[in-house]
Amino acid sequence: MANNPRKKNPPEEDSKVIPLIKGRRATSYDVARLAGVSQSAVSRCFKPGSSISGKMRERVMKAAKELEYQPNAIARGLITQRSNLVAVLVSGRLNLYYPEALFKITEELSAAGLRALLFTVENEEDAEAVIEQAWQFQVDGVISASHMSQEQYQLLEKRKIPVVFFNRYFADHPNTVVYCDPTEQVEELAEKVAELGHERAALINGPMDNMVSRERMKMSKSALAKSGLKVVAEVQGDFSYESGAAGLQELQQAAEQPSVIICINDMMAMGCVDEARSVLGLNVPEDLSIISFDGIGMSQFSSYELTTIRQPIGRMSEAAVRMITERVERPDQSHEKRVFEGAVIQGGSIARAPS
Amino acid sequence: MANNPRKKNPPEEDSKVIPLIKGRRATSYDVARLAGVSQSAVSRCFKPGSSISGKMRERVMKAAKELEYQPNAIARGLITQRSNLVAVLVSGRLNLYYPEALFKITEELSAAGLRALLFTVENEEDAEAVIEQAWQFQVDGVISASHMSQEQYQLLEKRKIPVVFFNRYFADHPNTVVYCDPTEQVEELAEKVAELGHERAALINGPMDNMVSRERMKMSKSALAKSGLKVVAEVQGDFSYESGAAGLQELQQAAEQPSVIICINDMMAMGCVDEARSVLGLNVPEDLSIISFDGIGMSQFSSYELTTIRQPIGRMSEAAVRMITERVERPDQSHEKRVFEGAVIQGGSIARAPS
DNA sequence: GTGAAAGCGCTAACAA
DNA sequence: TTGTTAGCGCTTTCAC
Repeated sequence: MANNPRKKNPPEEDSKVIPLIKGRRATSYDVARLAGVSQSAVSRCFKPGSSISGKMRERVMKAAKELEYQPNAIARGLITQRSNLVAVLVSGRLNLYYPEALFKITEELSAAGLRALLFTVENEEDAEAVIEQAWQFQVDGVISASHMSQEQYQLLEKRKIPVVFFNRYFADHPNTVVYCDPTEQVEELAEKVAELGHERAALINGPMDNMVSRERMKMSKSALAKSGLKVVAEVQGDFSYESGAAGLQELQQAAEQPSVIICINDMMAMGCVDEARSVLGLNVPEDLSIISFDGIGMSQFSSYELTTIRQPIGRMSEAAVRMITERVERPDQSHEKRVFEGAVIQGGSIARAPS
Repeated sequence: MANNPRKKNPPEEDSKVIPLIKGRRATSYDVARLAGVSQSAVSRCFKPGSSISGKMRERVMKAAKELEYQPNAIARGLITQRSNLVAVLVSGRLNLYYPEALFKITEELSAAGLRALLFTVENEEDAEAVIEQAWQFQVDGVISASHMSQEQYQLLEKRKIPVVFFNRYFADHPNTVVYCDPTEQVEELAEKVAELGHERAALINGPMDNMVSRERMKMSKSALAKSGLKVVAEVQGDFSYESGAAGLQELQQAAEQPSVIICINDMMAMGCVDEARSVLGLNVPEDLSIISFDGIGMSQFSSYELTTIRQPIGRMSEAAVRMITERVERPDQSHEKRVFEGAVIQGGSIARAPS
């Protein structure tokens, strides 16, 4: 490299000292040379909390501005062993219905001086590859809102990469989690529909390999039982609008017909409502009551106004980012699980049971 | 650093050669030492297309596997001047209604060996900060689906960072763009509503600082004029459901009432439909026809079934990624603009004009 | 085909 | 407070 600006005092002197080679971006050496100080002085100017005189700072900053110098985060990461990168794992399929969390997380990370390296993972092989990628890029941490097997998690743990799970966790393994527990709210709603005279309920479940889905199903069943409702049928969907509609159709086959349906997420509930109204000719909620989970924005559009249980996505995202930064600072800190309550949205999708 | 594994043949010999220091991640030196080869041999094994013997590769790979070695992408980026990072700029506000593109882009980038560094930008200051961040992280390119001023773009250009604009561009400046042009489809629909006997139309516009919004507005007006429809009123929204509903309310004040409304995006159209039905007691499409743009998944839910113009988001995302990789390879290549046609979705939100 | 050595741009320990 | 120096982990000539 003939033009290496690094060599100190080359014999040929200035002839070689080109301030800024065509198109090359300025380095701290360029700034140091222009300001007539050492390179480390430049470095210190860009590190908050370094001891540096006002005069020096001024000189350096002037030169830096002139050369449009910005420290190279990649090089910094190499030496500090901190990339300031956090891998955010989302499932496209799921997050299509739930983008709020992703954007909130990205913003919060940004505010904490971290960048979001986005990965989509749809299945276990994806997760495998994504984890290797994240590892190669030396991410400081992982926020996982997608599928991840226990082996995969343990791999990350072994590699000392902090992981925060968003709305999922491993029950039999210590892990750091932010989670929404709508148990109380389901019970509240189950009691309410019981009071409204409902006796037979059905469930439209989500994918069984999804923890949120399984949990919601479980708590729904026990809440229904507690309030004396009978579960007359149960079908499975995949979180999508279409599968909600299909689920309702499938329920038509049941021996006993439910007067209230619990859908494991809003999107399926919307499919269910639409199918009931436009295909089966039923009125919701007069002929059929529907309850769901999530509280996404759309669920409150006038066409739906679902009675649903909202997750405090904003607070959860905030918590996830706070937890990841904490674990990055202190990796050996003990695990923590932050559980947020849900909140009932009193929509208009439940009513007195038809007689 | 006492345990630096790099020093060749230290006087004290093996005593110092710890295979893998507790918790330290393996480097190419560790692998080289274990395999009994040079460090550069290891490097070559992980660079496709390097000349290396099968025997060597095997030995190295065995050692690498044993140490769970994966090359450090940060260090590689430092030396190769290629971070393999692409900044993806989205507007949370907008993309909340349009997450498909983001996920598709991320996936495509991934397939091309690039990682998405996600940034949300809501306003011009955000853009400023985000561009500096992207620059610090040495991104190889930028895909911008959010606001960016011409000055900001020129800054990136000056810094030789390739930019691909997604659904926006600067008319008076060469730039690389993927874009959807629904002009023909608007004209087709305008003609259709004219045939259906409509004479008075209104517009619910998006934000005026948004190019897509302005373009759609312009082409809608000219299409309406071409088909002989009169624009009786025009109000402004912000792309949101609520603003669509509010827009319809505002239109009620107009001297002449429209029989057809063009909404600049689906989300506002949905707000409009709901407001018409549930507040004004109008039937859509019998009393009021509605046309919109985007063709998002939700627009086809049975409650809405909008007649809208779809953007081929999948193909556009693919194109954007292809274009950014090309520009990263050959930065001096001339600019290109890829324009995709829209496609009319024959929904159920237009009908014969009420008499 | 393989190894030695230089150096990407930065931080941090140390010396002055 | 400032400068000197030694690397972070990798790729890439350049000899052999």
